[in-house]
Amino acid sequence: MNLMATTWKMIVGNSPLCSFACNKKEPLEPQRIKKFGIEHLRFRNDFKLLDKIAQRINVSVSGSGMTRPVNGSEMGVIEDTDFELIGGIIYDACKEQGVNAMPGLLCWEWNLTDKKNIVDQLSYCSREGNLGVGKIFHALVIKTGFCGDKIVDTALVNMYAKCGEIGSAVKVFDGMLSIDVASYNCLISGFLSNEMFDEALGFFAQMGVWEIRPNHYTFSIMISGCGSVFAINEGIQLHAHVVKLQHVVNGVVANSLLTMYCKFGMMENAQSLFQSLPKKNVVSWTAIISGLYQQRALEKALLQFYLMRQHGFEPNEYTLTMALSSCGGIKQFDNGYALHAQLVKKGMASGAFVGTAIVDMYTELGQMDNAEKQLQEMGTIASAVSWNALIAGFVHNNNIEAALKAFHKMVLNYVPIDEYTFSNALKACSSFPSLSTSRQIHCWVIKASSERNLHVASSLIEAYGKCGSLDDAEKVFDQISMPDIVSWNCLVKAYSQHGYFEKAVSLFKKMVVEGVKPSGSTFLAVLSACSHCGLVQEGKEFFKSMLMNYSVIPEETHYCCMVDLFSRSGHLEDALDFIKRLPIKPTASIWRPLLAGCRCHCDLQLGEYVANRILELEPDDASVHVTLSNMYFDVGRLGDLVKQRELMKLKEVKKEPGYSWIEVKNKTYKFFSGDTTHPQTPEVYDLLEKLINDIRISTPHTELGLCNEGKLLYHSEKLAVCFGLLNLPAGTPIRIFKNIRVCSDCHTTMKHISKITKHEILLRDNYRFHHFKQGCCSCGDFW
DNA sequence: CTAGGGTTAG
Repeated sequence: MNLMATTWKMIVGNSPLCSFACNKKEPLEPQRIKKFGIEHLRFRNDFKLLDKIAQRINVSVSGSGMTRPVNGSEMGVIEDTDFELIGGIIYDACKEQGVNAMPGLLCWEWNLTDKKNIVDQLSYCSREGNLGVGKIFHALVIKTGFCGDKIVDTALVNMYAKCGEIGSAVKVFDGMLSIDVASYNCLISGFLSNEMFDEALGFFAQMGVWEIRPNHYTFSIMISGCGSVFAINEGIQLHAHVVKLQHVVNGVVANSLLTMYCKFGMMENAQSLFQSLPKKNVVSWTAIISGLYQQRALEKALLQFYLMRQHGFEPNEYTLTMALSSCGGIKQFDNGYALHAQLVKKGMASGAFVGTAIVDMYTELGQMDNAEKQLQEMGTIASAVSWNALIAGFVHNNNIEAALKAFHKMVLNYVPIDEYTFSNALKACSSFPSLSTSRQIHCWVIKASSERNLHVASSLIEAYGKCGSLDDAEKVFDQISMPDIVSWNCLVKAYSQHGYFEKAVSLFKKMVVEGVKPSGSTFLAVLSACSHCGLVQEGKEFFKSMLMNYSVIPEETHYCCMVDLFSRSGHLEDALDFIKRLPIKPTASIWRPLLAGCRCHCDLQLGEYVANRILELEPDDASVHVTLSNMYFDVGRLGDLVKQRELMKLKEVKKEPGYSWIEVKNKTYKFFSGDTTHPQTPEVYDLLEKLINDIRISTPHTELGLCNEGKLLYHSEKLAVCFGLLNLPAGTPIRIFKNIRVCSDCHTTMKHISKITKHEILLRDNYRFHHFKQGCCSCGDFW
């Protein structure tokens, strides 16, 4: 309450809403109402309907005005009317509207002249959003002459407002003879639920003109509206009023304030308000939990959830779902299981929302078996969202094959495919990467007219990029009407990954011209292009301009990229200097490219130094020993080599999710994949050594790259073993070349592979070979 | 006539 207690006086003083009797805002003119895009002609249909009813019961409809007092002659009509017959006709009309099940709504015993009944029916329509039936009842209201009655008219306003026909609501409201706070509330609430905050505020301010005082209903409505549209100033002002008028004691008003602050992300205000509530209920607790959850303060959300239970409040489906998701997000396995168990016990686990949340939790915990099992148990309840969650889970957990299988199964089960599905499936294609599958999905996307979705389009660009089909990627990009930063980044990245430095830069310039501000990812792509093309000077300039010209703060990944840029090009001292000047403490990831550079440029002394820095930070990194042992081999220090090999074998290879499999001579080997810095098991290294004699792999970068750690494996459509792929992003397309000569020293594939036409050739005319020349010239084996 | 609210994608 601190905020309120101290500030409301100040706020109230100059609030435009401060006095309800003072009218600073002009009341809404008809012109203004028209400006909202409101149609006033909707009632025509009702007359038609009314005429239809009238014809059938053979009475004339005398009234033409909608909202005027009932006159004597109309009363006469009512007296003559066979209301049972009208009831029957309404029943038929409802059926014609396709309304079958309206339990308790229409029955013969009703007295249709009973005002309360009609109001009940109208509020039923409001709740259900049933405009068609609502209009029929409006017709009945006119027929029976109830229009003009304040309560009936208010019910009509409410009905139209809730059913989304706000123009008709305004029309009825305007025609009302006397207006009270309830009619205003209905209309304001209608504006807010139709996302017309300004109009709601206008009418709220207008109440004062008629000397109608807003009540606690009004404040609840308005406060909730402020929360939805992020109207912070108005919200705080309303809070001040509420304090002044002592409405806070009302639980509903307090809860709406609480929710509003949660939506604003002002959790401190929300918490203090929450603490001050004398009577908390489930809504109050849910608001706080949901607020924390939305702020991604998952631990706090979970804590709040436990507190809620401690205070004896029974969690419902919603609170349980948020608790579940929180467990997934912060990897709380045990609590996750416990919550799942509770949901099963309560019989909620197979509901669509909760069930999906369970699937999602297990994918976040990396337990894909459980996720799949949960989906199976949901059976036909499983929605597209549930399937999407599963597929996304497989993609995140690097099981691409399973992701595509799940996608296939989803199709077989006639689950409707949506944009999320496309995006996920395409992501799987790019990790594979499989051009043919990407194309198939693209066809599907076109058939479903989903190309306009930015997520889908970006995924397509990425997939084509990863599959090496840059023309397709560009075509997809060109078809986007308003590309956003992500779509731009996808295209820049695609060109960058394939070594098209100039193209990446020209795209970068183009996006700036078109008013899209480059992001961290954009710079990462451009810097990476510089690094792979050996363009040290250009890279340095881009790095400088990041912060200076585009105010993008460099992150660890950018630093890695810069170290890589220096190291690849042999500027090892510059790399070291760069690391030492960093504003952050250098991480292992920042040191690693320098170690690779030392290996490639044969600087053993610096290599040892860097290796020690990495091992200080990540003592279990076996790959450091691999590199060192190779460097000792190069200089003939076999004793040191053996030592490193021993150390390497001693160190446990981390057991992380994300493997690839490779089949060689009917035996399956398991590899870590997806992370180029992951060390493989010693068994894998042995295998790779054997394979090196049979298969040569090339990527767009191997020709340029640092070479021959032989530790990287990518899962392509066929087997792929990569050499020299340090710092290559996961999923970079690779092709397999058989019997290609490589540089005997650094295993760099040689330029003349482009002559081997029967295999797919990745080398392009404008491809740069800076590194290749340096590396292989220095080893003297330049053919 | 009023307050709360969960799951998926670039």
